[in-house]
Amino acid sequence: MAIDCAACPLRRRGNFEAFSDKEIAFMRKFKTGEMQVDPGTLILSQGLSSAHLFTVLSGTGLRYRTLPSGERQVIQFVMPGDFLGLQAGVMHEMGHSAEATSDMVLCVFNRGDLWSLFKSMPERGYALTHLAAIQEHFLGDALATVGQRPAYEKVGWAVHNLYQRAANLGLVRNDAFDFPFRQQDLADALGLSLVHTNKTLAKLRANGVFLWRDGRITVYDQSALSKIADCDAIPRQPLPLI
Amino acid sequence: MAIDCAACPLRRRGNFEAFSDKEIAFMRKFKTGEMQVDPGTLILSQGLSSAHLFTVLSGTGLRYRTLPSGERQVIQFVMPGDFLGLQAGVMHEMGHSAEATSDMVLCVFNRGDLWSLFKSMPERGYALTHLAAIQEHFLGDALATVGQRPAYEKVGWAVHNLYQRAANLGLVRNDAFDFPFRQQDLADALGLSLVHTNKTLAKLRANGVFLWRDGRITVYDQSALSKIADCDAIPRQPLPLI
DNA sequence: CGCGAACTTGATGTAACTCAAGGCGAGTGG
DNA sequence: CCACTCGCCTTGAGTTACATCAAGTTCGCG
Repeated sequence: MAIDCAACPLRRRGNFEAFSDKEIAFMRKFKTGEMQVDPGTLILSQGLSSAHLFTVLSGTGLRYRTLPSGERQVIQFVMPGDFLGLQAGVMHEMGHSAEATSDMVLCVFNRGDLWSLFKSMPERGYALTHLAAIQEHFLGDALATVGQRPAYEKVGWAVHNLYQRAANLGLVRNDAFDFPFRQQDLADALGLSLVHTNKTLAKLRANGVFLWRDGRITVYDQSALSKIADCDAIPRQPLPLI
Repeated sequence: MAIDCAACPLRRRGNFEAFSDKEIAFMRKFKTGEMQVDPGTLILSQGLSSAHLFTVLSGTGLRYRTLPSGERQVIQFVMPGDFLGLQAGVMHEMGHSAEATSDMVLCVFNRGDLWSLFKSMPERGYALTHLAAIQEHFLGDALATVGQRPAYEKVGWAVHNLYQRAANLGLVRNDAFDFPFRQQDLADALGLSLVHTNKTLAKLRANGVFLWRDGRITVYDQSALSKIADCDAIPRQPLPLI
C-alpha cells in the first residue's frame, strides 16, 4: 500500500538530490508509515511535542505561529518535499503549528529514530542539517521582506517565491499552479491586513502581473513579477530530502 | 595561546550542554584556530561562501540581510555561543552578512571539515542540527513579532529576548548587560524607522521599564517587560555548542 | 431558501514614516 | 585650547501607507 522509497514520487518529479542504494535501504526502515489527511487537519501543534516527524509527499499546508494575543503569523506555505517537525524532533516543543489546506499525504517517521539517522547514516543527518539551513535562509528572506518592504512588493515577493518553488517541483503548467489558500493566509504571512492584501492583489491583477482565482495562481508577466519581488535569484540546486 | 576546548570558557560561564571526553578530543582537532576582530569587522558576507565557520567565544555582533534596494534587515544580535556560517557550510552561499560590533573572539573551523563532523562524531552533527532548529525557532518568533505586533511590543519583545539570552550566558549583573549597538540596528531588526524606534524607547524609559544608555541595558521592571513582550517563556534548557 | 465563508470595495482613522533641526560627546587639526 | 566635523541620539511637524470599520456580492451547502 505505502509507497516504496525507491520509487518515491518526489524524487522523480522534483529537483531533489539522488539517494544512494544504502540511503534508500535506510529510509525504508526509517519510514514508519504514511498519513492521509483532509484539508483543515492539524498536523503539528505549537507548544507540544510530537511522536512523529513528516515529509510532505503531496498536497499543501501552512505553518503558523500564534501569539498569546491571538494574532497569527504564517511562517511558511508548505509544499511537497517539506519536512515538518524538526523542532519537535530535537527540542522539547514546536514553535509553530502545521495544518493541511488540501488533501495531503505525508511520510511518517518516528521521533525516537532521529538519533539513528545521525548515528548510522550520517549522509542523512547531513541532509537534515542542509534542509534546516535552507529553512533558515528562507526565514531570513521572509523576515527582510516583512520588515522592510511595502505591501506591493511583499505580495510580489511571496508569489514569486511560491512560483519558483512550485516550478522546482514540476507543479507549474502553463505558468499556473494550485494555491489552495485564503487571502487571509497570505495576509498573515506578510503582516498585512486582509483588506489591504485584497487591494494589493487587485492592483497586481490590474497591472497584468498575475491572477489568483479559484485556488490557482497564473503568472502573466514573469519579468514584471521578478522585478517587483526584487530578490536574488534562487540557485536551482537540487534540494535535500528526508 | 589558543584556548583549549576542554577549558572552553563558554561551557563554564553559560548554560551549555556538557561534552564527553570523546567530543572534546574531536573538537580540539576540529577547531583550527582563533580569530580576534575589532568592532566593524565583516566576518561573513552575504552572497559569498566562506572557507571558515565560527563559534563566538566573546563579544557581540550582527547578522543582517541587505536587500537589492539597499534596505537592511537585522536577523539577529549575535552573542557568545552563536554559531556563524552554517549556510556557507552546507549551501553555496550565505543569505546574510555577519559583522562584529565589539571586540570579538571567534573559534575558527574549516568548512571542509564539516562533513567529518557528521561522519565521525554524530553527536556533534546532531548538536549542529539542534542549533539550527533553535535558530529556526527564534526566527519564527522574530517573524511573528515583526509581522504582527505594534512598535511598543516589538521593542519590548526584543529587549526581553536579549535579556534572557544574556542571563543564560551569565552576562547579567544587577539587571544590566552590555549591548553595544546603535538604535538604528534595533530599528532594522524590528522593521521600524529610526525615529519611531527612538520615540518608543523614550516611552519605555518613561514608563520605568528599562534604560538603554552608553551601550548598556538596565532592566528596571522585569514583570512589566515580560508582560509587554508577551511571549511564551523560553525553557532554560542547556544550549548545544559547536 | 437561508446561512456562512470568502472576496470586494469605499470611507474614515491612526500608527508609523519622512523631513527637518538641534544637542551632545568624541576625535581632529589649526 | 578652541573650532570644526562627524556619528549618534532626540524632538517636533506634517504626511502617508496601511489599518479598521462597514457594507455588499458571490457562491457553495444543508
